[in-house]
Amino acid sequence: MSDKKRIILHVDMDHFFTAIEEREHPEFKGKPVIVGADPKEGKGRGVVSTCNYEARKFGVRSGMPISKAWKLCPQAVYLPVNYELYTKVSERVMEILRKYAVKFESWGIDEAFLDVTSKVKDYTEAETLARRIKEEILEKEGLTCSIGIGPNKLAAKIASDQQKPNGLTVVKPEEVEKFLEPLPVRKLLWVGRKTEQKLQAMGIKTIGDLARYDPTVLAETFGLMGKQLYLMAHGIDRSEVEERSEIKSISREKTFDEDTNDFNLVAKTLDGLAEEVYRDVLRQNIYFKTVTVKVRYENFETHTHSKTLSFITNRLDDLKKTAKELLQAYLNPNVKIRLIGVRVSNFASFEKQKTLVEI
DNA sequence: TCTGGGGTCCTAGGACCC
DNA sequence: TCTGGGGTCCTAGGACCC
Repeated sequence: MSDKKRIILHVDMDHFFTAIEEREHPEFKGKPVIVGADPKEGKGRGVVSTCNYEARKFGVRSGMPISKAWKLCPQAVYLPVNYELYTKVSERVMEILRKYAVKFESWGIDEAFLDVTSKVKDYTEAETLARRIKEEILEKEGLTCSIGIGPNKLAAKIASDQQKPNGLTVVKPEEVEKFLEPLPVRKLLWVGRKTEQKLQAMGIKTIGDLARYDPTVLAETFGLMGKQLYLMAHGIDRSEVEERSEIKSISREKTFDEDTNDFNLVAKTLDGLAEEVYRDVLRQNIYFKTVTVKVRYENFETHTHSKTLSFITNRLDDLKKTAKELLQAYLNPNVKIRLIGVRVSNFASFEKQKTLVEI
């Protein structure tokens, strides 16, 4: 389907975690609220997951070390991440959104893309639809969101970020290039810190700079990604709105309160994480072949070590034994460990499992 | 700035097979 | 002793997303 014909919405819930906490605790209204790691009087490890707009006035941002947030705003209400609650609210919000879309794609816990092409006849109607969506979410869940409307996912996503919170931004097909031109490249999907730095070194700061750059050089420098960058800079994105298929991996990891070379503690923690992964494996009726152990040392150097079994399994014993085996390679009495993690992947569907058993 | 936790996708080299 | 081409799987690392 060509870009001209589609109408895509991107819905982004406003400071989702803290908005839910404020809803559950009216006494927080008007106060800075920060959801994330335990600040421990400024000594805590970990980061800010979400903060409300009152906290942002103090310079607090999501992803920031919690110790820094504490320095900027010690008087804030600090809360742990209550995933169970947020997931429940998310499911209800997604259910509301899904009704409005012909094609639907959730994007993390608090965002979604909706293809509404055959539900509306033009952008005016799309805007009306977006307002209805905002009303329904506010009425049913007491939460606000920001919506972007555009001819593709890229334009819609960037548009939803333009006016926050509680915003609505429409970018029509003929306006896309002009809309993107002055924005920093970092706004593009898949342009993170590293790519931004590389582009900066090439003299590319804005999406407009990128659009004017030689596509051949971009392809040489960034491979497949380079071609994608050039197209995105021109507002072209043909990717479909589609529901994510099955899950590809399940993992758990834990950063220790203090870096440690107590190998008993490390092994015990790994066992605990394996048990949590195992619970998920059972719940989802999954068979895995590959086990990966992740270690982060005190200097933040991070390694993964994996093993693919010659058989597929869903047994805790296989998981624990393989993980323990993989861990051995990392135990060095001279270097403390900051984080330990375990992951299973390379899943076989139940059908595949049956076939193999029959053979 | 002293950097969580749960994911996805890409790349590149090497093993192995036909 | 030298040696093609294609395909798939495995492993490790890295960038990115929320």
